[in-house]
Amino acid sequence: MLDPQLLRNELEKVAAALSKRNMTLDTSSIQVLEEKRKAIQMKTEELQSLRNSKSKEIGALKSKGEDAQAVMDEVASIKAKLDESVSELDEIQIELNDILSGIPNIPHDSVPNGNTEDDNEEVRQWGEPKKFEFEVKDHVDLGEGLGLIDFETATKITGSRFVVMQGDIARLHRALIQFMLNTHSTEHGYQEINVPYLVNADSCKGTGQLPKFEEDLFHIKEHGLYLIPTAEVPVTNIVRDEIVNNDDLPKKFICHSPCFRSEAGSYGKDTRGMIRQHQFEKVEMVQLVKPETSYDVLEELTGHAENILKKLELPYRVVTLCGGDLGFSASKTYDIEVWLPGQNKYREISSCSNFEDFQARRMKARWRNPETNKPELLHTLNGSGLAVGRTLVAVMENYQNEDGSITIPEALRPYMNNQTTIEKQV
RNA sequence: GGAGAGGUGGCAGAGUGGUCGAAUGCACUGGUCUUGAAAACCAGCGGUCCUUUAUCGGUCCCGUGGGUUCGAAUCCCACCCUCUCCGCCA
Repeated sequence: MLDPQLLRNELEKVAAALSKRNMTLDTSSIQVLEEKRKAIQMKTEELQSLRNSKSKEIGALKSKGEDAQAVMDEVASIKAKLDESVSELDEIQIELNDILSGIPNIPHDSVPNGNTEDDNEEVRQWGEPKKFEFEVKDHVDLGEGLGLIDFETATKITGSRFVVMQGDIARLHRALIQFMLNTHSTEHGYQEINVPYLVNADSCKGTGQLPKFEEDLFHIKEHGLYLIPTAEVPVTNIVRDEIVNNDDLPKKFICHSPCFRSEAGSYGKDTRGMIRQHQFEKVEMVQLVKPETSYDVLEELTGHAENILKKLELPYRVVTLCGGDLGFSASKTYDIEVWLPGQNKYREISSCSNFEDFQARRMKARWRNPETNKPELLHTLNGSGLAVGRTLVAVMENYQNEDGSITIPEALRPYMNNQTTIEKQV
């Protein structure tokens, strides 16, 4: 949520900033509502104040044993006006709130203009895509060739966009999780955390998945709960409705979790393989920080994700998302794209974002600034470190051998009993 | 799933219809004292929104949402959560 003050005082500036996202803000209707709100709120509070003081008078009179009927009649007429005023105010506030909660975050100045992912700006590249001396396979052919990845059975058990992994591929998948968690917690200073995978609606509102993107979530209606689309939701909501102590900042969490996404609207997109699934696993970095540090932290956090790819020796590039491609809650996002030989292109494997105070305002997540001694909004950031399924795909495709076996990256061997290759079992 | 108890400020804990945003203690902040610290003493100390350049002022908040009343932390209803006991269970 944007700062309502900003919308009041600098509406035109906000509208201009949002045009970078390729959206137009209906400023005139906001202005009209806002003026109405102001007038009615002032009137309402005046009436409330009057009612309160008169009621106290009644109390004082009665305690002295005097007759209070005249004042009571007076309050009755105030009350009628007040009720009307309150319901009018409620209506306007709901309307304004709906508008406000539907407005995305303002892009940072450094965010490039543009509408689609083609307009994203490459920041850097790392590593060289390997030249293969043979015809490369994608992870589906590799996995099915090894007999260790099985989409058909997953479809039988559940449906499309699910997968069953077995044997050494399942172990490699698990090894990746351990490797990522260990690296972030021991080398990058994150605290490991384990959280619920079902969350309530308030948590989804806090991080911005609700109310606008309900169709992307799996909803357990009987219990009013949602399957998490990312650990960002439960982890960031740890500080919802909290005032964090200055000494406890920054908070840095690393969390492995499954992620569930309905992928509504992506029919026909990435239908082959493990790239886009309804369920996948991810190791997520979350940081809750003081506002003045958040852009430095974004660089740092992106570096932490890159470090995983460097250790796995997987070529990648980093892009800055353009305004049109930026997520709803983010001010600035770097995507990290890993090289996939099977597709002969770079594909997103991590998304690192600074939300500034956008999520914090929705969540009422604050810290006490020792300089002002007042509660102030935190800044929230998160990034994948990394998407495990896609990392598995990248390892398989980049480390494939001509015979269909897969060499295990050095960094993962300690997690695989020092095994060096994955081969077809005979 | 059954039975009972309970949800008040950072924590503990009082408050059962009026001057209660809320006693008291602890914690915290500032000051006095001290070479320094501790102790003692004095003072301050929730959040929200509106208005305002700012102050002043006002609204709302005692789990959440409704209701009763001139007036609700206090009474009524629903829901949520926590604890104890029983049952079931990884």
